[in-house]
Amino acid sequence: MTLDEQMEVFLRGTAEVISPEELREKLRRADQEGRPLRIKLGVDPSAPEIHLGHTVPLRKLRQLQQIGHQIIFLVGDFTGRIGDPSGRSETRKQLTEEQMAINAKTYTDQVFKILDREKTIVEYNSHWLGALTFSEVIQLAAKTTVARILERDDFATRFAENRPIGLHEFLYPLMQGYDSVALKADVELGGTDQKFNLLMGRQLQRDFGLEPQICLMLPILEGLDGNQKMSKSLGNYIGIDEPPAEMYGKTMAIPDDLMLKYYELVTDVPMAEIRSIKSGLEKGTIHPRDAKMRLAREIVTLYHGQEAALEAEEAFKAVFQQGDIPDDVPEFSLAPELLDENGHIWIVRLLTSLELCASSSEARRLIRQGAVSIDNVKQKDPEALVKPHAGLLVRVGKRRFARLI
RNA sequence: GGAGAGGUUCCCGAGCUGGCCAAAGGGGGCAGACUGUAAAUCUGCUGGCGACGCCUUCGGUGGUUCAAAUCCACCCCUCUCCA
Repeated sequence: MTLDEQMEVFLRGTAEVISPEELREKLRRADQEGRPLRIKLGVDPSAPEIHLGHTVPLRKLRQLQQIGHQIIFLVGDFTGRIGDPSGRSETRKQLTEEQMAINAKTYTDQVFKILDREKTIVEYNSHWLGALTFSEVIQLAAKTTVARILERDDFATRFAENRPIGLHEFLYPLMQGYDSVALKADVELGGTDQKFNLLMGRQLQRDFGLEPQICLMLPILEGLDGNQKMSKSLGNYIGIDEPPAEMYGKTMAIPDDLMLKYYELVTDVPMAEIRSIKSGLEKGTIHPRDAKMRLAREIVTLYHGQEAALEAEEAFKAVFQQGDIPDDVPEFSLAPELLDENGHIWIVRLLTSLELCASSSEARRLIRQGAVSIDNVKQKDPEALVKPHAGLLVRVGKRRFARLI
């Protein structure tokens, strides 16, 4: 593979690279020396479920792995306990060691759905960060200044607004930077929100007499709401372990504006094709709905295979375009003690016991709003009694279903 | 250590001359209409309870009072200024 071809793989889809010239130079020398570049991605397994947002850098890693570079997947089991303040407007709660260990395990299991396990080095930063003595920490802290750290956007904002900043949060960039020192990383990947941390890695590497790493920044993927970064805590995510139908449906729910970005960042659709979809959408020759269905299909295919994707699509069409009931309606049985002497159940009780509503107040509310139907008959009376039978279908809103067995 | 400002329901943020406060307004969320389960828009709901009543909630603990988010005491936490 030529240098130019390699550069193309590295740069495609990136938001910013510091610096492309240095990267080229590194690649040239690595090639000469016949060694791969060491490419680091650090993750905070603060939530154990990987979603499409996480896959953006992971997919990049896989591409780099395929062209022969050494991927180092760093589990921030130590830093994660602090919580990266990047992009946050408030202090994150710290996780316990146990939580972190559990998260880390489920996390790596999922990562290898994308990366090649055989070719990936997995590291845990507690190995070196946990071993630092307090005086070493002090020395590390001495390598930067408060003013420098305060330059960081999220800190600057919080500082300006007189909101609290934990001292431990100040240390976060240093820790992440030190990871790069410990791993002798040639390249570090991260979202654009990681810029400060990535640059800190460069600085520390220099301070420790190492060659500074290249910072490869990828765009941030917005979640279902179309606004905020996809994240578990915001609930606007598509998890890669989710069932096909769920994945498909969630993809269809993203705003149209986001489609092309999704195509580019989380599918394998070639750029040329994405461009033609784009122009089709602009000219009106492609219906946005169809473009989005294709996107949903592509995404489901990646994680569940083509067959599952087509099934999900059929199910989606049936349910939402024709108003049918999904095939996989969760089934429940009613405890006999919920029934009265006539064998009836109070509708509110029915909804809560089927877990379609969180509380009876919510159940009453939804009934009043006309969101509830039983056997396709809209229910308007919160006091109604229902005579249950096998196969009884309860529906709340557009997507919540349950069936009695 | 001293002086001052704050801590309110999922979030932000009113209320704080005591009752009319489950607590304004906005955001978010949910639901309905319209659609392409999108966006935009309009409307409604948004602590719990077999409910026109009752229970728990306004940093924590006690107290005053017929009655406290609102007053008092102590404590915890955040911010600002001074040292």
